[in-house]
Amino acid sequence: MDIITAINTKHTSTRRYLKSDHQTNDIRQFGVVGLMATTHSCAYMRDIASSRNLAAGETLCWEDDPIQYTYLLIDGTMKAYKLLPNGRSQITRFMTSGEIISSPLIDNYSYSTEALGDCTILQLPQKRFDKIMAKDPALMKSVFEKLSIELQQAQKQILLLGRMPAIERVSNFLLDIAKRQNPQNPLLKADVLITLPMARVDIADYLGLTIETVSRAFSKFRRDGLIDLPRPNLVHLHDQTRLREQSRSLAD
Amino acid sequence: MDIITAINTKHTSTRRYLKSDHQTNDIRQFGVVGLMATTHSCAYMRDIASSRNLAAGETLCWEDDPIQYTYLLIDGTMKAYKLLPNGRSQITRFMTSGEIISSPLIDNYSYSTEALGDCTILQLPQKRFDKIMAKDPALMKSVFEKLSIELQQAQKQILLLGRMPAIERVSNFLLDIAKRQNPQNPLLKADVLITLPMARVDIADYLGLTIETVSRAFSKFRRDGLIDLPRPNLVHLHDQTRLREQSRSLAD
DNA sequence: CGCGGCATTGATCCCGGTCAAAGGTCGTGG
DNA sequence: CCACGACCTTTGACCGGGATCAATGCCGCG
Repeated sequence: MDIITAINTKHTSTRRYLKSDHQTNDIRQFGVVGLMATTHSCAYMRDIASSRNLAAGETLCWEDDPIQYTYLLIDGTMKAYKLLPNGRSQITRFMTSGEIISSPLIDNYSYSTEALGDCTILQLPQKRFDKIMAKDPALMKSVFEKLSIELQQAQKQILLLGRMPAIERVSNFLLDIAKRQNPQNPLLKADVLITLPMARVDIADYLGLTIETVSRAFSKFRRDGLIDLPRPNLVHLHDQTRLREQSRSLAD
Repeated sequence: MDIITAINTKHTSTRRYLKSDHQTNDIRQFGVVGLMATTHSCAYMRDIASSRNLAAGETLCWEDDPIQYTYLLIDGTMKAYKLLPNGRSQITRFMTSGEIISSPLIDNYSYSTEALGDCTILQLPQKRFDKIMAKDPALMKSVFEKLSIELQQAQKQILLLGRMPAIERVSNFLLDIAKRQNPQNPLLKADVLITLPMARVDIADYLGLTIETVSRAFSKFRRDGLIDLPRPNLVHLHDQTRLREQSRSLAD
């Protein structure tokens, strides 16, 4: 995606936001990220933002390092993960374009982030961004909303990791990806083709499994006629309904 | 705890918060919950808040139900959990006094909440609370901060559930509880006595294990001289350092 | 005293991890 | 364009941690 387009603010609404009691200000959308902010904030953010390209495999930030920037993912897919001292890793979240990498009001990154393919990001100095938010309730609300959704997804992941067997985890994962890549699709249509931007090891680290178990689950779905695997990272979903049944806990 | 004391706002700071550019307003702490808000917001929240007592085992809200209230837990311990259609449950979080049960800007509860012992809560109509937040950046920031911490803890839980064996999960859990119940304790002091407000089944549902596995882990710690169990819900930690070593992944 | 609910302990089983090998895929360079 | 090699994925054989099933113990309460 063109970075100019990405940074360019887009006027999305003629609705006006009543600032406490002294002034009105247009609310605009900042970039492709879907953050809403006053025209003034948008302009200021454009000023302090710088763009950056990441090669596949490049690390953007490390867990526990002091937070310097808030990042907006403009293009590409990234993973956020935590490491255990013995080298095991757990991916907490995959991020696609439009998502924000931010832990406002916190001092250190709570996870490392790495580009899965080539990525483009915008970076905003964290402290300045915090100050803008403190003065722009609409922006804070917007970030708040994203954080809220992230929390909900984390809770779903907790349920998945704590109480679902391997097969269900994998089918859930496939259906999630399908929904992400076809947001308009009312999840009924059969024959959806999805592209996995991550390797098996990342899927395993996300689902709390091993690559072998993930691979076996894929093979089982293929044997059962639920999916095709023209290539390792290309999945053809034939029967989302039956796949979904796999993911609902077996004997209910 | 006396509900009057709980609701009563406490003037905690003479610091003044510069509202955009027209007016200064004291920032006070609302109740025991640690939310910061303007004097005006505090007064309004006191007006719309109502208190409620919950008996042990009583459910406060159900997953997927439309959100009516934001709750502030004044006293007692509660659990937040999700259910699978086959009846398995996963506790995402235990809440103790001072915590907020809120998913601002979201329409439905993402989990059910139940009192573990007798509890006292404050409830504020969600929509009104949202409106107050929209006009009070300090309050929004305060809630934001709590959500941010909740998210961090969720991420830790994801790591625990995805990548830690049973023994580590349980030792982590005990150390967490110890830290919560002795916030001042610099986690070095040996011989800490903790009270478990929840039954084995809740610990199991929180750690993604079965009650038997939790019980076996407790017994192992007892055999190894790391803890005492004068009663099932009373744990005497003898050697937090060795317990912590158990929780760091085995071969690092 | 006896009952009901919770916790502990033991015996067994099975899902998913580990170890090992073979098969695919893709990039690189001849 | 093909051949090589590195890496990723798949498949198989085996093992072990934790679940399941079952019995016993513990404690509070009627």
